[in-house]
Amino acid sequence: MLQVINYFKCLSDETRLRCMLLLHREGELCVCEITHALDLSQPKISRHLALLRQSGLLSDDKKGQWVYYKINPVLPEWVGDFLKETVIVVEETSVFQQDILRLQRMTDRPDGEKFCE
Amino acid sequence: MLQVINYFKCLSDETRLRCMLLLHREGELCVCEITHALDLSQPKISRHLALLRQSGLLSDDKKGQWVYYKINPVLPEWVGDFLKETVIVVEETSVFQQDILRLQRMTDRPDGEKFCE
DNA sequence: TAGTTATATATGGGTTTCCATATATAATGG
DNA sequence: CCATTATATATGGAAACCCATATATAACTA
Repeated sequence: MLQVINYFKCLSDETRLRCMLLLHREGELCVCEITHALDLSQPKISRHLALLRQSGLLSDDKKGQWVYYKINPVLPEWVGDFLKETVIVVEETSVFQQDILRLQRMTDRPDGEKFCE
Repeated sequence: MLQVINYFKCLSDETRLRCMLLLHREGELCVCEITHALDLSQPKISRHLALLRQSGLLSDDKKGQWVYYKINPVLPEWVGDFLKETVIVVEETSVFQQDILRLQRMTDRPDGEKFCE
């Protein structure tokens, strides 16, 4: 019960929900990409990502000077189901669509692939 | 997006989640039944129920001196899906089971049916 | 040095909770 | 019928607490 409540608490903040939905869609993003997509300050993003990581919803992966975040692959199945449901409800909102747009238009995105060889 | 966040916020408080899950299971309960089932103070329950009503998750129905609450029937479908999912995840926790047990063992439960003639 | 990320601190704002009390309805006694 | 009492629910006020944010700075990497 407490676990469920903790997850709901994470998703009930707009910044964190936007991070989760963007990562659910994009798979993996570094902090500066998320900061740019959401158009918010870096410390703010970093703090929320740390919170999501500490509650187990995200996992991080340091690649050079960049830290990449993704949905924690070891999460129980129902969490993914919840996110899928949420995406369906939210994907048409302008907030979410603009996050995606800003990400696509971002120039000089670091290429995570370079570090995966 | 804001609507979704508001619903998550409602469900991210233990007292409110227990109210919602109990009402999802039992259909309709008055304040004193919920207070007894959750073993919490009446003003506390009353405040949380008011909050859930104000956010549209619950609807209330006054029958004599009792006020009966139920899941708002006009909610969008996905909210019910979320609750069903949540019940599946939570129904085996002792907190939830004890709420049900205390409700079943409650003596002198008012009979809502009396007022529906 | 410049770019990326994390963290410490302070602060404002909101939330939860408790206690006391108000309101409304019901039941009882005269 | 009226007055009294009991019960159910809601609410006002205050204290404690939690949370999000901004600013500044540190740590790390290229």
